[in-house]
Amino acid sequence: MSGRTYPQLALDLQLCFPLYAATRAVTKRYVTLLKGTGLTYPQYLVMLVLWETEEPLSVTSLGQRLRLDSGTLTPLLKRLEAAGLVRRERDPGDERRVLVSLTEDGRALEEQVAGVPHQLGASMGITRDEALALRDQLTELVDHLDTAESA
Amino acid sequence: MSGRTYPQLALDLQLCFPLYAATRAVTKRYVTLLKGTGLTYPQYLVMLVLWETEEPLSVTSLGQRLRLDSGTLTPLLKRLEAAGLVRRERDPGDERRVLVSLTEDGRALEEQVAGVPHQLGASMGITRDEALALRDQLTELVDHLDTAESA
DNA sequence: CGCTATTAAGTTGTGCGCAATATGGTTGCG
DNA sequence: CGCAACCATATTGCGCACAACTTAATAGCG
Repeated sequence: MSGRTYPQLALDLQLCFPLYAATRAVTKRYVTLLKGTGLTYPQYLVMLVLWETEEPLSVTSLGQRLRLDSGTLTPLLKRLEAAGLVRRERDPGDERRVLVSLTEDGRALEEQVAGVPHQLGASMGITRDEALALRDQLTELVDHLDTAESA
Repeated sequence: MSGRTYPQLALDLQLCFPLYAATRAVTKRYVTLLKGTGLTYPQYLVMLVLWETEEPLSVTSLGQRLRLDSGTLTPLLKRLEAAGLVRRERDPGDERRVLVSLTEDGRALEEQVAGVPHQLGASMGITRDEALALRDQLTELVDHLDTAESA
């Protein structure tokens, strides 16, 4: 334990591992909270965006909002379509684009998950203000990592 | 935008999405930083644990440390074995257990990644103290979520 | 108008994560 | 000892993530 050659490699000293573990713990919690909707966590995120805009969105717009590419979104959207929650239609004005829109079932699902954010908040054991502060820190982190990555 | 039915579902208000995005941004950064070692980020975490203990570890111990199960670890460890970084041997004293130990190449790799934590820290644009505070907050978050999940 | 560059989505392949299950080894109880 | 719980690991199946590539459509320039 003492005198290791590279102390900076200690798992417990690093930020990356708790971050990774926290994401997985949150995802696991969502499995429980979303049980009954049939949604996975990434599918829930897509639905959040669609509920928010109430407009048909292209795959690319969805991807920009969620930082996901077509390799992830295409099969995910096909599953949402198979579940009857969204429609996927080529944009008549630009046949390259696929517009994703909510079905009636998809729209109706919003009510069923309205309590999820509160339930998750309660599971995290932090106040709303702490959550918002943490959110801001993580958002900044992402911005910095993006910059570093593109440099 | 204004007057939506369930404002608590707004993506930008939620903690979960930046958390999810931050983990993916960190993982992406690791791809760059670990290029040349042939390691993925989860494989790097396994190596961190092995470098730390310097003792053969069972799959279960590794899993407890990293919160991963055999379904994830078994194939990952086989890839590390194929890369010549670890050995996998049945425990002679208990043939149910598989002991994972470092090869010489595996041990030698530690030096090559010694600079990675510092490089990642620089990419995140936060001070060491901020990183440690964030680490503690996330660790607490995980503890709470575990409690909620098992309740 | 015709051709090239660009863009959008889809496809393929690899590696997680994890639930559910299978397989084989060990323990402990009668 | 025999056998029924229990335990450790492995396997299977599904759904992400994402890089690299393909296909099809559009834009823009000469």
